[in-house]
Amino acid sequence: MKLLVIEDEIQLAQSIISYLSGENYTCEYAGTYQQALAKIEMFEYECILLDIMLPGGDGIRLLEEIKKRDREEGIIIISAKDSYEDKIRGLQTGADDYLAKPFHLPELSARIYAVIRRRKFNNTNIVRQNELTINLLSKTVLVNTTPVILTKKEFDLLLYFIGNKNKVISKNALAEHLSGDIAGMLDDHNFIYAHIKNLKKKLGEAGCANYLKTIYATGYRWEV
Amino acid sequence: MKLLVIEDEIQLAQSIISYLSGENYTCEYAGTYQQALAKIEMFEYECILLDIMLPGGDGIRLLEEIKKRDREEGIIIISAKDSYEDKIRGLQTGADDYLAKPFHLPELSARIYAVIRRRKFNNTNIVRQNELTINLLSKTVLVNTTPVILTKKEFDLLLYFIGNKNKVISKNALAEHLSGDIAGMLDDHNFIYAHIKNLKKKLGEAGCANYLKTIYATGYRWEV
DNA sequence: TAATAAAGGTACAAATAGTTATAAATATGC
DNA sequence: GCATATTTATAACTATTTGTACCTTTATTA
Repeated sequence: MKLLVIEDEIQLAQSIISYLSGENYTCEYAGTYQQALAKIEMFEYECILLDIMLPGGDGIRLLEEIKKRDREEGIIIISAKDSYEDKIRGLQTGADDYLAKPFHLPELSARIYAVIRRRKFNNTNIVRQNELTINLLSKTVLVNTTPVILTKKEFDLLLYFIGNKNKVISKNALAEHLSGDIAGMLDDHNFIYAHIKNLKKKLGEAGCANYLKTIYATGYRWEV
Repeated sequence: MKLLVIEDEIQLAQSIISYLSGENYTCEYAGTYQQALAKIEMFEYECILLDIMLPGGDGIRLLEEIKKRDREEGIIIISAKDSYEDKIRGLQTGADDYLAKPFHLPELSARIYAVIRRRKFNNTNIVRQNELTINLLSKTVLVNTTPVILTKKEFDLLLYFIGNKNKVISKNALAEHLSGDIAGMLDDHNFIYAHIKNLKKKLGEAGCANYLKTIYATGYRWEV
C-alpha cells in the first residue's frame, strides 16, 4: 500500500514515515504544494495524508486539486489547530478523515487502515474470491480452510490480481506496483516471474485452482 | 495500436517506449518538429504523445498542424512545466489530455487507453460486432459464447479490422500497424498471410461467419 | 482457357517470452 | 550483530509465437 505524506515539518514527517513504514506501508514524502502536486501526478496512492496548514496556506487548494482528479485514493487531513471550521471545510471538500495535531501514531495508522478499507474493499476486512479468503487485517490467506503463508510481495500480488480480476496486467505494471519505482524502467523486471511462480505454487499446494493465467507476450490475468 | 512519441529527451522517450511496448502498443519515435511532421504525414497513429516544449519549433504549432489534418488520432500533451495556461492552451487547440512531467508510466498508459477508448470505441471496454464480443481489458474474444484464444498479433489484427470495417486495408498498412514503420516500408510481408490465415481459422472454428474478405490485388476488408 | 500474378498453406527456423532453480543481496527478527 | 527469511538477480531451460521460404491453389485477364 502506498501513501503520500504531505507535511512541511520535517521532524513530524520523518516520525510519521518511520512509523508507517513499520506498518508495511510504502511512504513517499512531499514538503510543499508543488512537490505534492508533482507526486500526485506521477504516482497512484492508496491514501494521502495532508497537512492543511502548508506554507503559503495552500492545503485546501491542494485538496481541491486532488479531488478534481477523481482518483480512488483516500485523504486524511492533518491539522495543527483543532478548529471546527477547518474540519468541516476539509471534509466538505472531500477528505475522508481529519486528525488534529498532536496525535498518536497508532491512531493515525488505524485511520489510514479504515479509510483504505472503506474505499477499496467496501468496508470489509475480508476479501473472498472462490475458495480464497483474504484477511486484510491479519494479512492471512485461506484456501477453503487451509492457511497459506505468503510473503509480503506475494500477498500484495495476490491482492492486486484479485482487485483487477479479468484484466490483463503487464509484467511492467506488476513490477511497478510491487516496487513503486518510476522511469528508468529499462531493466528487465524478471523478479516478477519468481514471485508469480511462488504465489502459484503456494496456492496450488493448498488446493486452490489456478485462476492466474499467463497471457503469452501480454501479461497475466486472474480469471474468475 | 500505434503510438507516436514526440519527445526530445532521449532517456525519457526510451523509458516511455519501453514501457508502452510492454503494454502492447507499437511505438514510433520523433525527436524534432520536422521528424514528427514527416511521420504524421506518412503514417497513421491511434494516439500521439506530444512534448509541448520541443526544440526548434513550438509544440503548440505542431499540435495545430496535427489538428489541421483532421485525422482520428488522440493527442496527449506532455509538458515539463505544469502551467495552467499551457494546459488550457493545449486542450483548447484540441489535445485530448495533458500530463505534467514527471509522470508515472502506468498513469500515462491509463490515459492513452482512455483516449483511444473514447475516440475509437465509444468509450466502452467491450466491442461487439455481429457474433463477436471483444473485451479490451481482458483481451478476450467470444464468438457468441465460445471463447477464442488469439495471440497478440491476431488480437491486434482483429481489432484493427473491426475498427476499420468496410474499408479496404492493404497488406502494407496491416504490416505497418502490427510492426511499425520499418515493416511498412519493406516489401514482402508474407507474415501477414500467416496471421490472417490463423485468425480466420480460429474464428471460423469457433463458428464465426467469414466477414474478412480478400480484395484481390488490393487488400482485405471486414464486411458487415 | 491458358498464362500469370497474387494469395493461401505448411513446415520449419529464429526470436521472443516465460519458468524454474539457485545464488546473491537485502531486510527482518531475535 | 548474528541468524533467518525474503527479495532480487542470474542463468539455463522450455514453451510459444512470429517470421520466412517454398510450394500449391485461386483469381484475373487476355
